[in-house]
Amino acid sequence: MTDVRTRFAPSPTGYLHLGSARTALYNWAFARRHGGKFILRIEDTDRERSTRESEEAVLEGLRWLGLDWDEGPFRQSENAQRHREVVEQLLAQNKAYRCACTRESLELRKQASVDAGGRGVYDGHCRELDLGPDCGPHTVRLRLPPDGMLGFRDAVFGPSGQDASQIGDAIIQRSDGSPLFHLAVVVDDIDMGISHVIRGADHHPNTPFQIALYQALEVEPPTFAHIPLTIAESGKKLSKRRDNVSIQQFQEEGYLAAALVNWIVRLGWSHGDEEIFALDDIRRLFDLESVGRSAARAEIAKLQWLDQHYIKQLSMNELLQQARPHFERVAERPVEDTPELRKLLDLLRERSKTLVEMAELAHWYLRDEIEYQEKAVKKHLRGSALTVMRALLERMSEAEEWSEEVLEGIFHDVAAALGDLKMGKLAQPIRVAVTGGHSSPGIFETLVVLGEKRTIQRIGQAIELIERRDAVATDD
RNA sequence: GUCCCCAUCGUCUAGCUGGUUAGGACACCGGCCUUUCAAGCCGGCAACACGGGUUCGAGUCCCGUUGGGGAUACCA
Repeated sequence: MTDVRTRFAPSPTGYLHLGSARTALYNWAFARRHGGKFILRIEDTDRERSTRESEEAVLEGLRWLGLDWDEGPFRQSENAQRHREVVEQLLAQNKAYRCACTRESLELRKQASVDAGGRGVYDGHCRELDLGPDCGPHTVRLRLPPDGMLGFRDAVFGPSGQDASQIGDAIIQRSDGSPLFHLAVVVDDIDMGISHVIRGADHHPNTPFQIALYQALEVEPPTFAHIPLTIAESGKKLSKRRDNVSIQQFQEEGYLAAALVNWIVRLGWSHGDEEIFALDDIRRLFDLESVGRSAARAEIAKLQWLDQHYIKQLSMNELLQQARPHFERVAERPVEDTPELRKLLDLLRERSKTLVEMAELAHWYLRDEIEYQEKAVKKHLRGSALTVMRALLERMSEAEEWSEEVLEGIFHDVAAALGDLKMGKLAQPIRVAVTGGHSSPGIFETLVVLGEKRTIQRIGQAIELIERRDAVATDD
């Protein structure tokens, strides 16, 4: 395969869509795998939605995922002149013709055709009229070959195509002189020397018309590869209302780019039994042959598993850097890089599916005021725990060193002194006193991370809480 | 309506040219570990949509049915 050139052609919608991201990834991977070029082209012909900001958001999403491009970003709007020239050329060659049908008459005739059980394609009203440029408001239509298959071999779906009669002479230029999608795409792809068009399967049905355009322009079509659409976990079409479809939102929810990339690459592509694919693996292994043909559901559980996998793999410095913004959001203030924080990060990476979850699990470290969970308090901070808590507090206050070993010694001594108590009898009340909840990393590790001062203060506070509550209870 | 496409565990999938106890991963369930929650380890549940063919033999090939998706714009 010589001179592979792929492209990603998003319309700037203000965010990078999950499905688009996968298309971009496949294009990028294919180009990288074959030592080709990956080109970015913004399809901004819809001027309404196309702002600089929404364009930047799409680029930002690509950068975050780690998908670098070799050329561009180009903007389709920059090629307007060229598009017009091509239409003129087609007109001069009689491969296209002007159509003066009004929208109303078009709609009427289409409806009549459908009612009669037909396809509702353009009926060729102006096809042989040979209308000149002075025919009033008009569009330009491509003159399709009268019959014959507009076929192509799709790299994913295999032999594809439709008979020209099933398609009809579609419009390639609006009455205001602007080009339509099909024309713009084909011309731009030709000009950019695109060798492989890898795009969503929603384009599969309108590829035959584009084949006709390539034929009219006497250019060999590129290889097409239509990748099946991804659908929501519900089994329905991905909807921006119901589903999370924005890459940026996944980022905000605490997912790592590596996890997201791994997740989407496996949605419709596989490599034997392997599940873990970093960008480097993908650029080495990706192939069109192993892309499936059926739509894949995007199940979040798999993403979460992958995310935890990658969180566990991160180096401490990377983890710190990635987790920090989320930690600071919970802390509502800057979070200092300390040995305790690093230790906590290591403890929490085993228990977090996302960085957001990790930050939530760290709330007792990040905030001065802890939130007591009602159930946990009710179960563990009861009168019967007072003896244990007081004994532990006393011994902790005298501790000459604040380490896991020393704390473990204290706990064992107290357990033995109070009648060979089970460790749970001591650990759980302390855990609730110190974190507010009934789950956390190992109790000694938790206390070391929290520090002596805060530990003692919180246990004291919990003891007071129990005493005050029980006093009220006996008053009744 | 009309055209086109798709169809293996709940989910993502393996399954190369027909011969497998239909494999893996996630999820789920159980066990071990254990001061809690996780993680880890071990084990389990679970699929060829249905009906016809072709064949000695079909998840693999053909047809139909059903189900799902897409396309039918002077959107992209």
